[in-house]
Amino acid sequence: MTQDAMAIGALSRRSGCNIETIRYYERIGLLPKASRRGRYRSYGVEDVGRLTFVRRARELGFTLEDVRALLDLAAGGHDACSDARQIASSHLLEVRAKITDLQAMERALALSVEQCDTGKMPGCPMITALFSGTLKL
Amino acid sequence: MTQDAMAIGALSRRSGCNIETIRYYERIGLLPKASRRGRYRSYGVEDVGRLTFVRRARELGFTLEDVRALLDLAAGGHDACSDARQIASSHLLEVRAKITDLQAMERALALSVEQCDTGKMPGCPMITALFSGTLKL
DNA sequence: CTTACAGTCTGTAGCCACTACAGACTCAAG
DNA sequence: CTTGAGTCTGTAGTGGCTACAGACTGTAAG
Repeated sequence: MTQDAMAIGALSRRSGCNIETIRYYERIGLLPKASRRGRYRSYGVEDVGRLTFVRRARELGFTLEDVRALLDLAAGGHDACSDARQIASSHLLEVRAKITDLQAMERALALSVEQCDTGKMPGCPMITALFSGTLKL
Repeated sequence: MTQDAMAIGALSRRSGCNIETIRYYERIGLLPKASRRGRYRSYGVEDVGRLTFVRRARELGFTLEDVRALLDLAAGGHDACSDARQIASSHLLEVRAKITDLQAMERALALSVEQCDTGKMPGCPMITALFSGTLKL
């Protein structure tokens, strides 16, 4: 049963989280304190699952607070879905807002660079635009 | 000539940067040390220009290091354009990469939320997906 | 003149989510 | 016996601010 015990390096490889990050998660209480084999942390398969969950959630841009809540929901089980949906959809709104912001930046930057490329303006269009405020977002 | 002297609060209002941020910029050497009227910092119109430049560049997502370089270029004048273009276009690439990342997140999240909405799956699709890795970016 | 209040000062600590050490230890193979 | 890889704790740094605390200054009203 406890044949699957592994050290932190193995957990790191299997979960795709780096070692320092795993210890960090433990320190802030996102992960439970690992049991020890002597001085060394010892993990089982369930830890790979949990940590992989965390990594995927982080890749989707959830904050650690969100991840904490999602982990609780995943553990609790009952009625978790509507709460999880709530967390995800409010995060989705933020992601969409961020995309919109970045697209505005992208347009402004692309225009500016293009102006520089034509080389038809006196002075640098980029710098002039930043000074004069022609680069509207 | 020095009739336009203003305190930090006025500079803050005119430039759209908040006071703490202005002092922070001075501390890290992004802005030159302000001259003093007694104990109080004193600014002129050229400071409004410079700080507004910084704010706009930040709104376009440039790092403070980039802003520092752009300020130098703006001050130096000679041959500034190709260097400025270089900074801007490499930043543009990063912005585009970030947009692509966020769009992948957006798709994955939207799909997941949609699954939750149908309510046809046993367990929570969101949580299940994070565990099983079906939420590919 | 006094008092109230808005503005400013310095210095420090906190935020997020890690990352990067230093310096000590444990353990197994050659 | 030595060497090397792995692990340990603890601390400090990153970027770009933001948020205080506690002291001081300047001005307008009473």
